[in-house]
Amino acid sequence: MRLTRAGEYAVRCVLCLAKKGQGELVSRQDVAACGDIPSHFLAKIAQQLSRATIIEIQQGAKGGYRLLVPPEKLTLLDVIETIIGEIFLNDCVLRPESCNASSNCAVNSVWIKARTQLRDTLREVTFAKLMEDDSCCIMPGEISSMEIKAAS
Amino acid sequence: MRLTRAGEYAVRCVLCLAKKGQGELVSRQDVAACGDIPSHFLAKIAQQLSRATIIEIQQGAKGGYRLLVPPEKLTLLDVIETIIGEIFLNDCVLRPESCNASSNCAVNSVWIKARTQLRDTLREVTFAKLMEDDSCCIMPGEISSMEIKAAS
DNA sequence: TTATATAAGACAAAAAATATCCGATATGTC
DNA sequence: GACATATCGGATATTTTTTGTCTTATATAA
Repeated sequence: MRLTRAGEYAVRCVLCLAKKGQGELVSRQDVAACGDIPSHFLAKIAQQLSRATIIEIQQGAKGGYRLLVPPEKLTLLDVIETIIGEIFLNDCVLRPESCNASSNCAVNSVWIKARTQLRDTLREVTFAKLMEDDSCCIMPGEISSMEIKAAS
Repeated sequence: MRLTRAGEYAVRCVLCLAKKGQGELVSRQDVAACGDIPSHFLAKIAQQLSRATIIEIQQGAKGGYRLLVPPEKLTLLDVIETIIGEIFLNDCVLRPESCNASSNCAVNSVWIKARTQLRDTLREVTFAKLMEDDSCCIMPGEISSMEIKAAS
């Protein structure tokens, strides 16, 4: 009962893009380095985020990703459910036919409550809010400045 | 992000035992039938519940399981975490070293909040409360009456 | 045209979940 | 005590999910 790594990677990816600035193009390599994400795996995740029109992918030389949605309108829930699908917590809620108990069974109603709470909590948090805290990943800006420092 | 089947089975198992009555012996076959649980898989789960002293296993002919803990003192959280381990939701909370961001990162604190909520919700629900609703599994009592009916 | 970077799907490896099997052990019954 | 029954506890097998990589194709900048 935990978030998959793909879900965590997606959050980090979007956070990196958001920190760079909405609409700004960031190369996959930079995002991968910033979020400590295996580069090829990131490609997979980015495709999903792109299909959900959360990010835009620019192909070709000097390609990369850019955030389409304003960070204040994008929630943790949006990003996570894009990757792992709608959160259900227990099987009965998703597929009532998998359980031969009644659909309004007492256990089930606990899970529905827990699920609603969890989704609400994740929906409350926007990426704008997350960005207020610098501690979540190495910022693209920091990488650039490090590179500049190294180059000079 | 969902409960494992083993976790669901454990809940059903305990619920069946609780409905039969605390301290009452119920054969594995009966519990398996009552909760629609693969019998051999149930054996595994029962061993874990037994190690946690939630149930007691009686070996030998006419053996079976009995509930040790009063249903009003046993929560969903107890049973579920016995089987799937402590709930963490995301990896960072369990293993901070797996993430090179700071431990009080904003994303992390959301997960901690969500985790606490979820665990609290599951801790609020006792099996005594769950038993008030008949709809959760075929009751052992029903099976017995069916068997009696079939035998007569 | 060439070099670079991503697309998209196939493929591989690893991990976790689910399920089953078997020799050992315990218990009730004859 | 011998035997039948039922669980133990570990080993093993199967399936599914997750994670990661590779390859060919395509798009873009210079």
